[in-house]
Amino acid sequence: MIPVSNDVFEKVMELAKRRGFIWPTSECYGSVAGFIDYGPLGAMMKRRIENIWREFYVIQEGYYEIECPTIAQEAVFIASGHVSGFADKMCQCPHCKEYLRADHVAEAGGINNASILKNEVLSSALAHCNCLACGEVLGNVEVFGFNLMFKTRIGPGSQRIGYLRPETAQGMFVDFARLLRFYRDKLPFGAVQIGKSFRNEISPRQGMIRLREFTQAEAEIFVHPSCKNCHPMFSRYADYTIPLLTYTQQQKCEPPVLISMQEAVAKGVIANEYVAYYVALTHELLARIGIKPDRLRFRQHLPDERAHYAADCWDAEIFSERFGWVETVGIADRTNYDLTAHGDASGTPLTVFIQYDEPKKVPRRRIIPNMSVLGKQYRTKAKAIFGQLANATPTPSGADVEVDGEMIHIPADLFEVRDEIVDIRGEDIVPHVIEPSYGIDRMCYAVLEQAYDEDTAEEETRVVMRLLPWVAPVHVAVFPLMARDELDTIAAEITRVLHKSGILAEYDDSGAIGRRYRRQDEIGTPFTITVDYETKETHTVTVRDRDSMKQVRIPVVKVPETITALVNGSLKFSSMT
RNA sequence: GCAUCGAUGGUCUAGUGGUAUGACUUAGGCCUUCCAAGCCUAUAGCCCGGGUUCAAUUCCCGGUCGAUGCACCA
Repeated sequence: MIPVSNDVFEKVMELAKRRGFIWPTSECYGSVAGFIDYGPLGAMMKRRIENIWREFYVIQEGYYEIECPTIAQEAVFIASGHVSGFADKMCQCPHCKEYLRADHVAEAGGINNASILKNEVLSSALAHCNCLACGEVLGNVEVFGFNLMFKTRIGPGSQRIGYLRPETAQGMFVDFARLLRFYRDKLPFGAVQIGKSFRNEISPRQGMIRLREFTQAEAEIFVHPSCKNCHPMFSRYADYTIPLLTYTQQQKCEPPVLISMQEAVAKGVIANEYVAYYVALTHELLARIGIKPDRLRFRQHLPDERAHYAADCWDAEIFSERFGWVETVGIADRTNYDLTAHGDASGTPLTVFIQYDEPKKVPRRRIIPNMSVLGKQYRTKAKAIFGQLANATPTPSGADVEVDGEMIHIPADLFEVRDEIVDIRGEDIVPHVIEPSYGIDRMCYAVLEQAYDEDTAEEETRVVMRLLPWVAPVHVAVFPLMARDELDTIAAEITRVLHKSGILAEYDDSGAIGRRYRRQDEIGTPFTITVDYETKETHTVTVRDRDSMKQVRIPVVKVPETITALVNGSLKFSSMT
């Protein structure tokens, strides 16, 4: 197998396809751009990466995972702004047939705020603008919205509109009231979700980097607006130092600077402790799945790049040989935008009642009407008067209230004014949301690309996927040196014992031993156990390390615990020799 | 979506208006006491649809997928 191309992307995707990591979807019908299948090894590796993500967010952070439908009713996305905002206004140049962003053309033609104009208005405004591609005057063009959400109908014959979610986040926002109860009405708390999201990309390319259906792992952390600088576990990452590319540095074309999270928050480089905490956590997580630190950077969104409601946003970018810096994780402070929007639209206040340490003593004037007189005198209007009176400003002669547009004077003897001191025990606040959002597919690609390696062994090119042991789909392979003389039955028995320990072990006795090692190297299996003739004498086997190709001999009875320790990282192969 | 180029076993490829070459891989067998050795055998392919033609993998048109450029990219 001599790879012809020097492009790592092509090499790694060819390997991924051939070995069963990633396949084009529904290939027998010709595939569809923007959709991929994860094959047996890819699905396993993806699941391992997702589980590492869970170790961080669910186990370490204590944010439970929920699972919402991938389809939601239209109201959800109207409130979130996706129905109106997740669409591009486009037009087609009648001369060169180029598709253009209509608002961009208009802005270039001197029309301000083009993106908020109605399609028809924008269309006529464009008539005198020049095509950005061919320069011709556009003339009569139609402006149409291209919404990136997949639209569908819910139920037979129903007019009820649904959309495939473009992000998992909305599910966690609309479940806020339930989540708040689950976490016993206290901030901060978080909910996470790993699942599919859908965007009908105009032109998906670049293999698995831009997909129309992709897996997101998102956390929504709900915090008190005035407690964004008091993350309870901030000390964990306070001294964690990573290279940050702030927006001012980007504007000056300066390189990233190494800075600790504590310092970054203190200097205002990162907006608050929460964002800084998850920037650092993300760095640790990505390193854990095998991203090399020198190919990882954190870039702050430029002020005009981030969503209008976001207070701060940082992208974790991974360097790809093929695609350059690829945004893989976004960590945003979404403020109270989402909860306010859904609270307003749904009529369910998405707020938390925060109790004060001490009830506040607040003077209050209550107006208590004498209803028995009021009722007799004003009859059907009495109830409305009662309501209005509570907000009225009484004078010694009485109070004026407005009912159905009519001013009514209520004499002072029909109500009692009582000034009292009341206890205000707390207030309703809308929490702010800190959102780390991970593109799992991009992480998978980056892991594959960075793991791909070729070295020379026995004057042959050896293709090795240097996947970390806890990410590799197959943990260990078990080989009998020869498929005879009981070596095969011993090896099969060892495989069985490993399976009982929850280890994914693959037995293989076909062909020459060297070929079997190469096969496992190519799919990234970190360790190999070989049963040889000495096994029958001494009850020991060799453990071979994929990266060094070195072997050490251990007792058969120690195989499960040794492999378990090697795979979870608590034992290093280099320390066994 | 537009433009240009491309698509032959699992992979890499040769080639052709009369259904196809070689290598590697895979499977079975022989051999083999630790890194893709050797021998025998087998499996497996012209992206899809339409047109021209007696005959299309080959020529033409359309589509799909991929690469590149444009455009797009919460």
